[in-house]
Amino acid sequence: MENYIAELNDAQRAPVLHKDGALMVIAGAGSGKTRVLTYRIAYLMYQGIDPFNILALTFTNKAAREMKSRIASIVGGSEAKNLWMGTFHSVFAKILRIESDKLGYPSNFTIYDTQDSQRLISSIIKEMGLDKDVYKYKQVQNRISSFKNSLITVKAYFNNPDLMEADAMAKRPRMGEIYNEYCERCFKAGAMDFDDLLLKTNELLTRFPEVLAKYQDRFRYILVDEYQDTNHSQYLIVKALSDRYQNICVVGDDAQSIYAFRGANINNILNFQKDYDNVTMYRLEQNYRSTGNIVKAANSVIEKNKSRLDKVVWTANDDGNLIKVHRSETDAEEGRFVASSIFENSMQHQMNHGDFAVLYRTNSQSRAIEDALRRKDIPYRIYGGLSFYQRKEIKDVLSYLRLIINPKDEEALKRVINFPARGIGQTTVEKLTVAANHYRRSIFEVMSNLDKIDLKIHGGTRRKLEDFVTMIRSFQVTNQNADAFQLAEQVAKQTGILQEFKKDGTPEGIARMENVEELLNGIQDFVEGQKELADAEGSLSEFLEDVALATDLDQDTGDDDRVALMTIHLAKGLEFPYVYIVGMEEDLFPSAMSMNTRSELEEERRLFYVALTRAEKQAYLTYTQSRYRWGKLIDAEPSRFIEEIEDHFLEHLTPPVSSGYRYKPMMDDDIFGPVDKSKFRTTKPKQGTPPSHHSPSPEKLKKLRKLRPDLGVPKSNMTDNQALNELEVGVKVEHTRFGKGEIVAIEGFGNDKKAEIKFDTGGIKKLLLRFAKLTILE
DNA sequence: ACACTGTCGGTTTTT
DNA sequence: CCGACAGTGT
Repeated sequence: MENYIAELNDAQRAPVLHKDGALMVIAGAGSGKTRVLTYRIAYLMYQGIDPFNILALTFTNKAAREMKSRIASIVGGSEAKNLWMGTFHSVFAKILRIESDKLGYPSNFTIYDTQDSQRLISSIIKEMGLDKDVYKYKQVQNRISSFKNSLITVKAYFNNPDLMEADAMAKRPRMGEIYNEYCERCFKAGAMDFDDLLLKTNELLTRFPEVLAKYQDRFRYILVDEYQDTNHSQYLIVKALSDRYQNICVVGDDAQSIYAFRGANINNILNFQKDYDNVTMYRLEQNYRSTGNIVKAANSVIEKNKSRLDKVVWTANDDGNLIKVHRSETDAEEGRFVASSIFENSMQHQMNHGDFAVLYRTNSQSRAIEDALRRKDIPYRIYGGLSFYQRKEIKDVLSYLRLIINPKDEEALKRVINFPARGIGQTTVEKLTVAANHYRRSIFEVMSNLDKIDLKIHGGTRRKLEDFVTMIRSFQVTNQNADAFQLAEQVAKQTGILQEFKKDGTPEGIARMENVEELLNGIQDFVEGQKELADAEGSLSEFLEDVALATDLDQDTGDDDRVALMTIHLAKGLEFPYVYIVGMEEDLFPSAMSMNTRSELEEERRLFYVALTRAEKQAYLTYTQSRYRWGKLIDAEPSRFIEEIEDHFLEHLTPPVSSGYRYKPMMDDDIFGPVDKSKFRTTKPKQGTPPSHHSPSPEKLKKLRKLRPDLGVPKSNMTDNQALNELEVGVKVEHTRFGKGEIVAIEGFGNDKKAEIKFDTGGIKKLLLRFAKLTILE
């Protein structure tokens, strides 16, 4: 342990050695924050603190996993196993399952994702007979979510005239009723949405002092990463749990607070010193990640923000290259520039593809970059966007599984009741819903008791409903005796989902079928992993929970060598030698939606700061003069953020165009409540982009595009079969969970290739190589 | 009940 | 350009 401590600099060492009491670590970008957190936990354990008594909350599951394995390598795996470490959502979902009965929820409650919430809200709006153009389901969902994040319950809402007035002003006087109905329906369905996981935890801890005491006593040391991104709900949980021992350590950087839009409250970090007695504050200001130019340029940007904690990030690293700025005509050209630049840099500097990242403000920008990379045969991976688990066909299968576990799950039921088509239509579902609401029962219960209730449903339809119930029941029986994989396979086959996709025969349908098969493989891999663990029961529920809370980033094994494409939000906490920040244009970055208030604009600026500080060696900023948006070519002007960097940190690869933006009217601060943004939007100034003679008109460009149905077809996909091929009988490998072993048999090909591995621990496992996390030991 | 067609509106960012 | 939804025809 002493050796590890010796690796740290003085500023890092102090918070690691600090034992009891409240401490706050303000950590500049790239200053070794994760290291401090890891070593601190390891050191606590080294001093004899039981890992059972330590709770560490991280921002992503991936961060938790990595930190845990790092700690395991310091203090030993068996010790580290008892640590509670994970995201707020996953940790408290687990606790809620244990304590669910106190709140009247089943322990196998479903977790509704955003789409489920939106669908439910959508149908509530419809049932209430409201105008869907006034009550837009996305906006309503957003608003309800922000209530929950601020711990405004339905009751609190109706006790708060300001909120009600704000909604009345926005022509949505019945918001409260929708909110109420939504909560009741979720409860009735045995479902919690993402925000409930935090809200209900708060309810649990306030309403049941003995439960609070239990967890206070259990979590004697609490550590919170990325504290600047906690919302009010999370803040209160941490406050309550740490109240007894006050051994709380928060780590964060106010300059990297980028989640205000989902309720993160920067005041949590700014006011930390007032919230606890005797707070010790530490600052990490030395950046080890980036070149001097990058650090200084980033500083020159963030200085423009008014509200910040005082901190100066510096580096001892060389100045390195200037930040390169590139202008192009269109988004397609921007993509081509990025692709060739990556190609050149990888050749010239012997870099791997994994050393590059392309960062953008919105997911939709990935398309153009993707096209260009594919044409140059540069392997890449897109993070975020719609993840695998959000695809229609996958959600359909998952919905069956959800329904089997929790038949009250209304959204799952509505999804699958007529998929594949079995003659149960809209009208029937509506009748069932009405009856269910009337008898305060779930739809599934109503369906199970058709003989007792007189619904005007045709005999034929009635038979179909009964068949459906029987089928789900039979799956439930299977679930008693079979593992999750066997059940899922049966579901996919017996419901006719696989058949459905197979028979349509289009490339689309085949892709979908393959996706379902991939899901099955994934479940099998999960089951394999679960069998190793002691508490293997309920593995299907656990799989569903994992899926509900998994993010794209979490899937990343990090072992394949590809260019990373992601939003800046997703890139937080990551670092890459080469970083391309694309779409540096007004209205895109900063986003047109975020220029109405000073605090919104400052958040955009922090976002830019985050983007820049991801780069270790070289940062590129690119912008275009016109870009396709909603299928139309629109003019663009360079982002103000480029101008905000002091010019001597920049190298213009193309003659710069003055940004020429005009400051738009801006409100002084946010008001909690809906804002009619249209009032503040002004027409975009045209100056700054003089009509150029040689650039073709938008129409002409569109034609040009059509005339070249794209230089060749997309090349073969780049799964690295090479590594797969190296796996044969006799090869020694290491598995992330099972440890070292030797391959004793191989079967199958390609995606289905499986290996039987005899592990040193004595067990023999059959693993799907496509999913198994193996490294080859020579 | 369901397939097909046209219209409308929308994008920040995510657990 | 995409997806959601309403309207129409079978």
